[in-house]
Amino acid sequence: MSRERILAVAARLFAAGGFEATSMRDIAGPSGLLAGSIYHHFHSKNDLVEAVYRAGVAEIAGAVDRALMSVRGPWPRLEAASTAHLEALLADSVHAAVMTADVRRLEPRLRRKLVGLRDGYERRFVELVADLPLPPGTDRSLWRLQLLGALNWTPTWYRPKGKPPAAIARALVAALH
Amino acid sequence: MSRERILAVAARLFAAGGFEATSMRDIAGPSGLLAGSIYHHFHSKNDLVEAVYRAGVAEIAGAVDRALMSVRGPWPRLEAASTAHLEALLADSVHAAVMTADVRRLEPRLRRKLVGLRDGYERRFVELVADLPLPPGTDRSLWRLQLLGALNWTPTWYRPKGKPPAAIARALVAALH
DNA sequence: CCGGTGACCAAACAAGTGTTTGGTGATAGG
DNA sequence: CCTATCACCAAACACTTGTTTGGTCACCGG
Repeated sequence: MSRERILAVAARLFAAGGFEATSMRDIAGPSGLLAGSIYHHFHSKNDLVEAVYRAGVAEIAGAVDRALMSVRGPWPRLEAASTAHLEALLADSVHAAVMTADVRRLEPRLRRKLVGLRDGYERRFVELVADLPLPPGTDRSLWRLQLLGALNWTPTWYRPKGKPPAAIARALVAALH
Repeated sequence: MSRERILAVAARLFAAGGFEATSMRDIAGPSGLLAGSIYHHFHSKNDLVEAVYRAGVAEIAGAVDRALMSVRGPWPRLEAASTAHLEALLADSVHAAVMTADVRRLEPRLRRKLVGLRDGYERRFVELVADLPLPPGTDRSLWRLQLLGALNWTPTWYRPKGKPPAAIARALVAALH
């Protein structure tokens, strides 16, 4: 199915260059089609953006949930989730990387929808952080944003020749421990 | 001077929407000119991008250096620098916010120049982290990227009604202490 | 008053944008 | 065999992009 090809290509390009800077022709070429043909699968660019983002969230959420299934204990669970999260973000040829694209310039209705999807996913981390034995008085919301910020920023400096994603994720969690 | 106005407007728009998504006409309007008139001050859009970025780096570097002048002790110094860094990023009507814009899609020569400017600025943090008494075996490079990642990610979730920037920066450093 | 310089406008340029339209060929069901 | 449906192409649409060109106005030194 070429719908899947379009989604995969769009995810990679959106993640690398942002939504506005990626044209329908940029997506169509590597998908083996012309720009107009995309409209047989998605009825606007906004529609495509939403579909890609939805696929990305589903993918990363699935990876995290799978990683959490067999792990017990608050710190190991957070570490497992962070590892799955970062591995999904740094794997190309996958949809999840699109979650690092900037959402601010999109039309408000679409932006709100994407932010809602992302927040739904991140609720997993709210619960993981809630289970942590942190010093009393810790702002757990800020603590979670700090961890997710550090994780989500890695694609800007990550180089495949360095530490593997799992080691990075473990170190980031450990530094906050 | 309207060159300054152009720089200020461009910094704000670049920070909010990225380089590619911001057009010369978007910048010219609020600056009180037409698009073509910008070319009397900068001889291409890439040139303008570089000038804005350079102003942003100079500004945030100045703020950090000023904040460091009177502070002694490795942890207080890191906290002071982080606070100045974050306050510069979150203040609008200033140039520094442009440093959060995504640089990946720019032409390679320009991108390398901007990355070089940013790295020059971040050398301050390399030294600050080198002075810290961290547990032996800590990857100080990753530790610094973790802090800067958490700081640089805040513009994506910051809301003026919440904690002020200085309190956020202090909490982020404290959680790593 | 003259000439020149700097800042800007008005208009156009080719190229690229998202999207629409009408048509083409293959494939499958009755 | 006929018809319908699907996936797609080719071409155009109105508009926006960065940039260039030629001209206009204000100001300033001599």
